[in-house]
Parts: sequence; structure tokens; C-alpha cells
Amino acid sequence: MAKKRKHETGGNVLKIGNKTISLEGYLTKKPKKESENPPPPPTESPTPVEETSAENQKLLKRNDETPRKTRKPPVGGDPQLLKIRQALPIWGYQEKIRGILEEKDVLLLVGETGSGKSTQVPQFLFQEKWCQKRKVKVKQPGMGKEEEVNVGGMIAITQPRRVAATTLAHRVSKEAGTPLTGQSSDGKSKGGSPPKGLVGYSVRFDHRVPQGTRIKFLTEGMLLQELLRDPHLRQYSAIVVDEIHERSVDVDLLSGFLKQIITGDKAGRGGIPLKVVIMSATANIEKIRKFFSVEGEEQAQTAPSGPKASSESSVEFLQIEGRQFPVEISHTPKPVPDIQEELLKTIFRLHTEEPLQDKHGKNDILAFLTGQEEIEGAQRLIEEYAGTLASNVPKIKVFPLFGQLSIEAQHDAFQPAKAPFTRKIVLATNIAETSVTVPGVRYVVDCGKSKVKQYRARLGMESLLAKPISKSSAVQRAGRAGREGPGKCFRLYTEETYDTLQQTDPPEILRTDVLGAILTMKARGIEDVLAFPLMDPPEVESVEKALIHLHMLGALDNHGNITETGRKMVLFPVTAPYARVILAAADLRYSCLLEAIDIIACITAGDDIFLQLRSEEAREEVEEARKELWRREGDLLTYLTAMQRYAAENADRAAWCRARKMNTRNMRQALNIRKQLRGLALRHGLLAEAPPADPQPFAPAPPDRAELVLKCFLRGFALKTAMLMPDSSYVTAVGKHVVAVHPASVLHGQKKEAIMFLEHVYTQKNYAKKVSAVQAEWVAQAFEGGL
DNA sequence: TTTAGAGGT
Repeated sequence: MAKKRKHETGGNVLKIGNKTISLEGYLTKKPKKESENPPPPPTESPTPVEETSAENQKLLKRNDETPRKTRKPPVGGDPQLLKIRQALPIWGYQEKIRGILEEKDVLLLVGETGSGKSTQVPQFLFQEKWCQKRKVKVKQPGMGKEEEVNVGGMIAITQPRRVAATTLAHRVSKEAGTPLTGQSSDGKSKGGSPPKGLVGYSVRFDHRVPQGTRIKFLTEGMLLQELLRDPHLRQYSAIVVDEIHERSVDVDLLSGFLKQIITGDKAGRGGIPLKVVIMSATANIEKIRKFFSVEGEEQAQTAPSGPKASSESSVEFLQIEGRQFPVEISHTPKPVPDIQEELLKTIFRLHTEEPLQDKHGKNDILAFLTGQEEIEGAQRLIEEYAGTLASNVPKIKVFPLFGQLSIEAQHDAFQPAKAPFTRKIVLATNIAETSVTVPGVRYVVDCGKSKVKQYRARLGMESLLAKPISKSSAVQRAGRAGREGPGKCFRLYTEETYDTLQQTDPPEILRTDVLGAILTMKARGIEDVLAFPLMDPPEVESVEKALIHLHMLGALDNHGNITETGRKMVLFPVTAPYARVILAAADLRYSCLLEAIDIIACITAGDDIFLQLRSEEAREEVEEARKELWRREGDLLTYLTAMQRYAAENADRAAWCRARKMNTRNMRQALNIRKQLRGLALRHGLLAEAPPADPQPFAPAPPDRAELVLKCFLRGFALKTAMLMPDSSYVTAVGKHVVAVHPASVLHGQKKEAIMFLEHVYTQKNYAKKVSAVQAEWVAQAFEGGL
């Protein structure tokens, strides 16, 4: 297996064993980062209304051949909601925004929390002349033939999270007064029939795109998927990229594709430009502005021929004020030796000195800590100490808040403390920084750290460690105190420490394995991935590692071009190694596709489907029930058993989960993913016929079948294997690192001749997770088989 | 003996 090593041979060629990958022309460099925000809350009401208000008319001072008042009003709308809309900070900017986009292709809009940009901007734009659907002639690629196609008509608004996409769509459809009911599939809405809805959304497992949809909210990943089918985004007149400051891998890739569309040859869109609105919650936008501006650097390489968009598509910038109460920030005078002690002192000083409520409402406390362990420790101490308080001091109710908590427990943290004369204290991870808003908070305590995942390409492993937060993160945390009234923020670190913090967090693309990003590019026709425009290009070494890995998986050929296997892999919404396992499982040599899908569905459903049990009692309580799921082959076969038994359960699946302390949310999600993967396998010919519907009687996989399943997973994960050493440690086959089997694994504390693990994380130790027992011989075979 | 947070036709 050592033969599969990389050798640099000359400039642009990589050799792996006897194979050669061309890296022709893979070279570019680029510039820096950002912070974030949530949408306004929904309200109630129905009835029709004119969009063009009197206020609106006043702003019509611009040079305009077609007077604004002739613009067709929206289908309907709600007068009460209109009043609320008119009070939003962004409302007064609508003519300005329209004016800019009439002339320019790119607008960078910075609006702080509560400015209303996510809901209003698409409504300002959809009736613009440039936003109408047009029939144009385009040349078919390859052939000289022209075909007539529709271009434009819709506005897409991307969101990093599903919940944001769906709630914004509901809100905007209510404001517009049109229903959000259609179940029609994407973009198939034919003209002719009367419009049935103005607003739609598209997220995984949930699509509502009524006929006549003009405004479509979708997740970033969903638009990337659409790009696979429609590289010119012909359905759209404009793309609004919201929350770009969160800098997910998906939004970075999307930005690259949008940049290529706006700076490149527009022949694929029949010469019709695509308008792009980039929205960010932070004022630190120089990098984004530079990235999207055409004049900037080398725009030359992208389009090989055809007319080039030039001066007319420069980036316009607009800043909208937000709605935020002032927050008084204080730092500690000296570095604190013990964070937990300082946290307790701060909380109890606040609690005893500050009023329980005022004219703005509740005065609750939100503390940011790094993780579950720290939160639970602090909770114990606070509750203990609270018990000793005098009776004239208000009571305390502590709510932990972290991602692994059940939905119900998370929900509790959002409710006001029920008992009278009681203050709510929420101890949260950075889940409360962006993903959720806790109402009632007026005091924030910030420990100044958070756990950060970092991928190390050289080791092929990731780490999860507590690191100092960035300035923008600190500002964001403080801002959580000023949502409902003037607030206070107590930072448990000095001002000098604050000054040393990084301005922004490194974007995800620099902290994660770029394997998926590279495959995404390759599948969308990017030959030279190093020349693909990215705001923060990953290190060349990480890209090379990913290319080699993709080559090993069979997704790329010797020239670095995507293979038929690679094209099939991207059809499945799982990471490349899992996609490779799915393809292998469909192969006649293995024929265990349904089993592989069951396992992959469990693994990709979220965090572990088995809830972690802290106490010895809890463990004993469910041990018997869980035992029937355990397989000595390891975690993968255990997941398979869990899924098979869960799917076989006919009575009450939630109760079945509760009895085994399993995550019901994730099991439901796993079943969704299983259904989706089965459907895709069927559609793409990996399955001959639809599997029988649930519930099916449970039958445990016999050992020979289990062996097939594990060999099949080795096709995707041969790199993640380790051998047992005489001293009982495991050493990885590639790289020779010592790994320990994670305590959550069923193989923890056991000795097997070799293990395969799907995850490799450094926390307290170098841990192997999702572990299975394999034979050394299978590992060798997997390497020899070229995977 | 252990666990930041998002996300996909």
C-alpha cells in the first residue's frame, strides 16, 4: 500500500504509483474575511395592497423614462404588514437599490440585524424590467445550432440554513398576500396559466415552488445543485446571496461560480446579464467587494472567447443601518486564571445587583461557553450556589443550550422562566451566536473562546479544540444583549486580549477537507481548480491532497478530469467517500446497496443516533435494550441493525427510540435520507426495482454479508485504517499515527487485528470514530484494487 | 472514557 505515494515530477504533474495527474496551469492567489445576522420575526394578517406607496413616489427623483407609478403592483398584500415594512430601515432605500441595479450588475448591501434586507430586497426587485423572463437564442455547446430558451424571470435568495429559507419564504409570501402552497417541482412553471404564487422555497426534502414563482428562497447547497443542471442559471434574473459573511464552503463556491457568470461570456444566457446582490451583516466588506469587482486583478483567464462584460459591471456598495440597542461592554482588568470562577462571580454579581426586569421586559443572562462539559459543570456550580442565596434575592433557573440537546430541552431555553421572582440564565455554546436567538437576554457573559474544527490535510485528520474567538464573533456575542433593550456585556478577558484577537474567523473552506469542494468544481466543469476564483483559496497542498484522494476514489482520471464514476458520485448528496461506497455496494461483487444506504443514512443524519449517556445509571438502564443492536463487527454493523430494527418497528418508533436512548430527530432524518438515497439509486439504475415498503420483518445480517458490507466501505475508506501493534495500540496504515478507539464506539477497549474508521478527530487524544473490525488482508486488497 | 455550529437534486 505504500506504493500509492505522491511524487512531484516536474512542474505540473503529480505521480501516484504508476499514474500521473496533470496539474496544468493550477496556480493563483487571492486576498481576506467577515461576521453575521438573522431575519425579522413573522407577524399576522391578510388583504390586498398597492406596493407603490406615496412615500415611494417621493423618491422618484431619478432620470426615468418609464414613471415608477406605472409599475404593476404585486398580486396582493397586507396593509398592516405594509406598515411594518415601511418602518424597516431598508424601506427608504428601495429606489436607490433599484436604481443601482438598473445600471450595475453587482450590489454589495451591508445591513445589520433587523434592517429587513432579507425580506424586502427581493420584493423591491422582482417587478423591474430586467427581471422579466425573456426568450433568447443561444448556441448549443459544441454544435453551431441555435436554440430558443427562456432566460430570467426569477430571483433566488440563498440562505445558509433551511429554517431561514423556509421562514423567510413564509414571511414574504404573507407580505405579498400570495399563498405558499404549490408542490410543483423546480422551475417547471410554464407560462400561460394564471400565477398561483409569487414566492417559493426549495430546501432538501422540502420544496414549495408555486406556479408563477418569482421570488425563490433556497439553501446555498440547493443552488449549487441547480448549477449542476443549469450552469448559466438561466431561470434567474438575479441571485441574492444573503449572509455571505458566514462564509460556508457552499457560499464560497457559489460566489466563485457567480463571479464566473458575471465576468465571463454571457452567450450561455443569450447575452442577458445576471444581477447579483451580495448581502452581509458586517461592514468588513473590502474582500468581498474586491472579489466581485471586474476591474480587480486577473479576470482574464475565465472566458476563452466571446464578448466580455467590462466596465458596466463594477460593484456598487450600500450600507443600511440596523436596529440595535446600545450595549455597554466591559473587560476584566487582569487576565483571569480560572474562567469558571470568574463566570460564577460575574453571574452572581449581575444577579444580585441588576433588576429582574424593566420597561423593556425581562433581564435575563446569556453566557457563552465552549462546550457541553463546561456548560454542565457551570450549571452544577450555579445551582449549588443559588441554593445558598438569601430569600429576598430572586431565584435562578439555569438552562443549558447546545446542539446535542434534544429539541425539547433546547426549546426550554427560549421560554421565559415560569416560576415567579426568578431570573433565567442560559449557558450556551456558540449555537446562540448565529443559529438561534434567545429572547429576554439583556446581559451577556463572554468567555472569549469557542471550539473550532480544523482539518489538517497533511495528517488527513481533523481537530476540535477550544480557541480564542475573533473580534467579529465577540461583537456578535455582545450584540445579543441589545436585541430587546439597552444591554451589558461582560467579557471575561482583558481589553488587551481583545485587541489581539483576529478580526474575523477563518472561513470554513480553510478549516475543512476540500475534497467535496474540489469534486463540486470538477462536476460543474471546472478543469483548472486552482484557477477557480475563491475569496480565500485553500493551500495548494490541500488541493493537491484532495485531487489525489479523488483520484484514488476513481472520481478523477490520470489527467485530473472527472470520470464516469465521479459524475455518478456527485449524484448522491453525501461526501465523496460515502458516494464511492454506494457505487461499490451496487457492484455485483458486493451487492449490498440497501445495507450500505442504511448505514450511510444513520451516519449522515447528524450527530450520533445513539445519545451519549453521562451517568452510570442511565447506561445500565438502556444497556439491555441497546445490546440487541450491538454487533461485534463494530459500529457500522451496529448502525445497520439499528436502522433495520427501527424501520421494522410498526407500533411507536419514538417510543422505540426513547427506550434505547436514541436520538429520535436523527433517526427520523436517517429515514428521510435513506428514502432519498434509495430513490436516487433507483433513478440512476443502481437498483433494479424499488425495495419493499416498511415495515419489513427484521433479520440480522449474517457474518458473510457483514463482511461484504465492510469490504465495500473499505473502497471508500482504505486510507482510514489502522493495525493493532504488539503494545495494543493502533497505528494508521498511512501516515503511521497512533489512534485510540473513541469511547463511544462499540469497539472501545477491544483488540482487533485491524480497524477501519470513518472519522479521525483530535480532541483530548487522537481518536478513531465510527470504527469497524476488519482484516489486514482486506485492507491490502482494497489498496491493490485501486479502490 | 467523550461530544462547537451549520449543510445537499
